[in-house]
Amino acid sequence: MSTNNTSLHDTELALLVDRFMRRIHFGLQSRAPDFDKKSVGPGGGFILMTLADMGYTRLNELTRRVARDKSQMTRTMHSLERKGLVRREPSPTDGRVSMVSLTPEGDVVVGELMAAVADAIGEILEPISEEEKETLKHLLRRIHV
Amino acid sequence: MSTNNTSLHDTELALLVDRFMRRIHFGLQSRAPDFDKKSVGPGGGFILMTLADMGYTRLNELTRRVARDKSQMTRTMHSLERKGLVRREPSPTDGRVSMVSLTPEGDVVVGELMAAVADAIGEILEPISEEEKETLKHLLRRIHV
DNA sequence: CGTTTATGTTGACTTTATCAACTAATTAAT
DNA sequence: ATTAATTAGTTGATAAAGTCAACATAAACG
Repeated sequence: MSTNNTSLHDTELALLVDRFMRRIHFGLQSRAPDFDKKSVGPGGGFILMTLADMGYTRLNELTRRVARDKSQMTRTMHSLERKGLVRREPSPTDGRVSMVSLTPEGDVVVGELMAAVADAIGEILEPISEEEKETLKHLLRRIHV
Repeated sequence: MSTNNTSLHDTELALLVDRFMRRIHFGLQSRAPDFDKKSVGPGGGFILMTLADMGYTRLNELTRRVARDKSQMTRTMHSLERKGLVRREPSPTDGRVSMVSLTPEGDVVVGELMAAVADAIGEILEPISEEEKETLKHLLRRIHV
């Protein structure tokens, strides 16, 4: 019911992306025993890496970025905090928000995570060239505003 | 530990894809009450659409394509079969495999699903042009062998 | 043959997701 | 200023997905 006149066949994109994502998960999972010593799981892992990218942020912004439900987010962050990977503190300027960031230990974990992800995704992306990877990344970045 | 010398920063791709996927799910979900009358959910929905694309196939091929666990697949397909959306029959040539296909009713559902997905994804892809959508699709297709 | 591999099913279990209700802090409105 | 409406975050209950090992059966392979 929205305004655009999108052609039906863009549906394929959703399928392709879904497939891509699932392949990444599979790849990560088979490697998990090697790197996921803190057992943050794929859920926690992606959040950690995104947080690494964002630095010191408000929790709600992180939540929006990773596109998860707030309640999920609360729980995951608590779990990560208990594991000492994430620090959270109340915002001084806004009493509602909590500011979140990685601990040094979290930084280490992110390093391991990234290595594993890069390895897994490298395998998947093998059929395309470096330039193509770049354009792919470029396009996806542009999608997310 | 695999052979490629992938640069770490390809990790970003995983994050971007994950984010993309989650946005699609959100978009679909808000629309779900309108179109998911059979309540196949996002899980069942993607499988149905993939099956529509493949036509008459072996279950294990469908399983590989949608990149899900076999056990998951068994259950989802049973559920879809109970709803009359999918037909399955033993392969005449190989006693182990079951051949699966959409029922006419499943076809109708897929139509509705695709409309909803196209609508949702259209909204998300708004920031990029038609040509860019094409290259995106092209690249993703190439990734999956 | 016997052994191995592939397909599919089941069971038990963990992880994620969903959704509504609720507190507290902030902003907007009159 | 005081009330009303938003926004951030938490909690609880429940449902949906994913994971993993064990199993039955049917091919394939030596």
